[in-house]
Amino acid sequence: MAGQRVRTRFAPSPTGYLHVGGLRTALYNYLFAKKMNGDFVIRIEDTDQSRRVEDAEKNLISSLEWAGIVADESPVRGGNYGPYVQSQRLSIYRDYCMQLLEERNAYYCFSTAEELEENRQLQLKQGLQPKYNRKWLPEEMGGNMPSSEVRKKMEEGAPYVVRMKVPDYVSVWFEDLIRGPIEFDSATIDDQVLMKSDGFPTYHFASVIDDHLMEFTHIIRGEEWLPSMPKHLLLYEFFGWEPPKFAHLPLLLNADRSKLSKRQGDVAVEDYIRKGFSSEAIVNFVALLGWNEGEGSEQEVFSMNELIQKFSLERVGRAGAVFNVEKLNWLEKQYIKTRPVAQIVSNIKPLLLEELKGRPFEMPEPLITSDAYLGKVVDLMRERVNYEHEFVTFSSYFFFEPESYEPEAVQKRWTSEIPALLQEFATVLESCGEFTAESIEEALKAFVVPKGLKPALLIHPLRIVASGVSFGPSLYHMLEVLGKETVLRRIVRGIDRIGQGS
RNA sequence: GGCCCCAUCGACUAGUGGUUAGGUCACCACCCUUUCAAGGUGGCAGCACGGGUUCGAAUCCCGUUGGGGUCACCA
Repeated sequence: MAGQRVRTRFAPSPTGYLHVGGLRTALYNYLFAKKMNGDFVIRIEDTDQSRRVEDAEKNLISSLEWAGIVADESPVRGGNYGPYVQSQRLSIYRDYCMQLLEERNAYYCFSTAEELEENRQLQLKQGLQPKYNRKWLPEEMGGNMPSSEVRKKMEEGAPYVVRMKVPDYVSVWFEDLIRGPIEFDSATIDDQVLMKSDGFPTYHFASVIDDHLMEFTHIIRGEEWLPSMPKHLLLYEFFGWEPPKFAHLPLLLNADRSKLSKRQGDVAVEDYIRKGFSSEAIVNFVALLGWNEGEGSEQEVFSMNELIQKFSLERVGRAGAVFNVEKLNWLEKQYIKTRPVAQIVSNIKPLLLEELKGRPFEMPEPLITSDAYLGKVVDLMRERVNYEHEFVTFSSYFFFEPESYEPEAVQKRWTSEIPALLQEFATVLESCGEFTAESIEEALKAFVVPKGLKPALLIHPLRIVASGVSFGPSLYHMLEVLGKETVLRRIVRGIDRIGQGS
């Protein structure tokens, strides 16, 4: 075992989209593997055909790759331990099941679902733990069922499942990498179904076999799996396999501290992508939900490479963490503030092109779609925007004429003297040689001061006619970027449309 | 209910016997300022409780309380 190459896995079932909790589990597996120079593997656990969702596998993998989590081995990539889809490994499970049967660590069970349910209700009524009553445990394994009965049912072709025989009164013990020693009493463990009546294995059976055959060294998964550890450990024991190391991650929580679920907000990674969050922010945020660098570190922003470098299971906490979006919002802004201009420009351009198709605009298209122009918009807006798409949607006046003028702003800033003043100032601007922030500022001050007026008197109305809203970047810089022609046009139109004010 | 896990500001957390219990988000105030942001400064706010152990406990032990997970032919 020592010196062995580290191998970890993320093993989702293809029943829907990628859950943010799943993303974190995958991320920790990935970070740990990469940190240790090992392999990260994706395996698809599709042993429940009834819950199979079309395209889920593809979505899962593409969401992970969006986040920058790329597997070394997976159904699409292949590898030396395949197939990586459990439904393609059925014969393997069948063989190992036979072995358990022969060694009397498992037995056939012909109880019907109705029978089981009846039994459950009865036990519940008696105040007992609902547990399989071992009706079909054969005599030679310490039960009451004669083997002739089992044979008879078999010959009839009756549907059956295979259950593991949990030994009585043994205690099962293991050392969790995050939680330390944990002990279970076998008396509380049910005779878990291993093979279902449709010939598919259950999760417990398939994952133990695959985890062994695929030679994973560390199983990093959610805390919800802790209670089924003894079953898994027993299976390793039956087969005489050395179990891998286990690390059970704390849960991601809702605001009320229950297990993170839909109904109380978005849980799908896709939801956050749609809202406009970047993979850097999501990965950064989710990494910090349960892990921290420790040792007095005050770093909050981590790149994937830094995470790989700094990650360790020892620094993973034990208590659940509330998935609180406020900090995610802040992180997103941090990334927008520091992302290279060229990258943002190339990210937002397709969105802008799309917008331009559906809305009338008057500024020259080659200009407003140029990298130079977009770069200026980004510089002006990057500290005022929450998501990249807001460069287009939140500050649309850089591309489209204002459709309306914020009533509160007009009410506050548009006095009866403004139209004439703006009219006059427009002629000043028109004769302006250079149309730069500096020259505009100079011109405005030179215009206003002799009249005994304050710059603000004109600044606000100018902003309103130019952008339609009361907030935004530095007025002078904004006007410079918009350009003389556009600014003059908007002044005239603004005066016309707002009129004498209220 | 049985079993298992967990417990530091509202949230994420640092802290591994001696600290004025630190940082970040959010919130509040002030500064900067043409607006909105960004930024700066300051502030509010926490060791669930009770017993031990110890000269000394957020830190170690036990218990209580609280929260969560899990008890399927789902994963």
